[in-house]
Amino acid sequence: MSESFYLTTPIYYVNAEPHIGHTYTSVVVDTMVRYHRLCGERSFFLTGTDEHGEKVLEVAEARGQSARRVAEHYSNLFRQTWDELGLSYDRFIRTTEPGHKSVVQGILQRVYDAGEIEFREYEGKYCVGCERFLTDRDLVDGRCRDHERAPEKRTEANYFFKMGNHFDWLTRHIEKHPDFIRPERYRNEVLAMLREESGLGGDLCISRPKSRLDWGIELPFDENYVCYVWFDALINYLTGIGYPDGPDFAEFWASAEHLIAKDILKPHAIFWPTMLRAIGLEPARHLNVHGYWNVDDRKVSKSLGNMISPLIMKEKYGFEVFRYFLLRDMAFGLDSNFSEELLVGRNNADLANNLGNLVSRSLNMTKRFANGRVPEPTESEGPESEVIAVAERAVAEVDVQMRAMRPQRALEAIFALVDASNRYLELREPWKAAKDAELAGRVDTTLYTCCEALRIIAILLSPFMPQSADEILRRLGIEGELDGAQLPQSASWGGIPPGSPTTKGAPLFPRVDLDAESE
RNA sequence: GGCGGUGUAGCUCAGUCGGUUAGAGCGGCGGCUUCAUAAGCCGUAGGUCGGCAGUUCGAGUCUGCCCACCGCUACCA
Repeated sequence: MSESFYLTTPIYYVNAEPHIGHTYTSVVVDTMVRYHRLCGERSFFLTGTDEHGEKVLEVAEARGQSARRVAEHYSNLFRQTWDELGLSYDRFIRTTEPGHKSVVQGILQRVYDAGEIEFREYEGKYCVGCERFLTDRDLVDGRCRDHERAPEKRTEANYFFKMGNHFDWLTRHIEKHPDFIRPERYRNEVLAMLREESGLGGDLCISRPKSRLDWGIELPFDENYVCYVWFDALINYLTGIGYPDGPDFAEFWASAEHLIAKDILKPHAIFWPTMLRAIGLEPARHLNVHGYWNVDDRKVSKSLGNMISPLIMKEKYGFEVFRYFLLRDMAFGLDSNFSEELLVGRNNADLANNLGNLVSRSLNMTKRFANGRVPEPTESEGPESEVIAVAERAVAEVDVQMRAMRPQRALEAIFALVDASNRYLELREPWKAAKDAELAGRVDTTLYTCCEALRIIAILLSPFMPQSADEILRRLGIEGELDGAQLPQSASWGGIPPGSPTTKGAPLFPRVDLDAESE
């Protein structure tokens, strides 16, 4: 296994507030990075905001503010939200940072010098109302759908990146590395896109004349133009780790992974690898693509007002419950549905009844039958071996699933240990055995086994629900357990010290009654 | 239109290279239990694996056609 791990979120566009989709992306990255840190890998979590382009200008004009101010406002909103949710990013990058500007200009110059950027005129249908060229999709009966007027023919000169030069290489790369784009469904889609793009010539327009748009990074070889969109935005992944000659750049880039939602597949799967190729860098190790969240079975949209603010979810249910739901209910890559009913169902079934209650019953009996201290195990028989086997399987399975970018499967593996522990208690019935003095040793073993299972559960769960994991460990009397912990060794059986003072505490995850709540 | 995807128990989904009685979780139902957050455990659910045809000794699992839904077709996670 590699000793470092670099994972990025997309940089979020600064024309809207963070919603469930942004939150999911960021939470998956946070969880993955926490896991890799727990494995002792040197890890880097990059996120940030994409602040240039037309749409920011539109918002700015509508508000009578400067583009810079609008960008600043939303950028702060994203950063403050992630801070309040406790996401452990290492760097929050903004495309308006001077450092990013010089990296982008350096790369543009290099690609230009290499002859991969071409200047030429093209003719298109320009809508004066929109102040931009229209695509066929924008037209209804030959008229602009927004302004209901026929576009005029206009020519404009722009710079084009000849990414088509690298399509053959990219196709081979994708074929040679079957998991470069994962899950597989998106790989197929990209291969199809490549065939289609090839037919179109494979040029990417990367400039806008300042006369039309001046909110962007100036082209180093032509002061009349700014760099347009993706060329500016994608490069953040390099700037973020110190390209070109920062001390950590080479190490982290060699282990780079991107995580995106499916809507920006094309820029990441086609534009970005070809851009990297043009400057002599390898593509990222993996491009991980997830699906969309629907809310109450409908698409998320501003007009429906169903954006789902993570801060409101935090206030209502606690962020870790929301986070658990997101990670547990979406099969990575597929679309999924969110509703408060589903969230509450997960909370009650998995968190309250299974995990929370296991903590309660285990620690309550440790208090009653073992004076509130983790007892010394005396014997180990079949039932204990079974729990140990499930624990060992969980550690191994979590690793496999996390490295395959399947957080929901990893959680299933952890909860298999929760279930096994609950079953184990039924089998051993310590509440009965405690009444028989001859079975005292067995009660000790039973409670030890439960406490140790909980320790392992908490360690494995810590990337997913860091605060809840800390709380379980605190109640087990081993508060600093995660300091310096490293998987898989730290989760091997037998790590909890007998004699550790336990605390029962209030229900870790209270059940939620939706009916009662709405009254 | 083109390209891609999806359609398996009430719900959400697993089903590896085609092979014995098609699986899991949730919900529902029945029972056991009382340490615990009225939690837990055990047992159940008889689903034409979207439809039709084909390949095969044998198909949810491969091929063709059809139906339904969804996504992409240059800038919303």
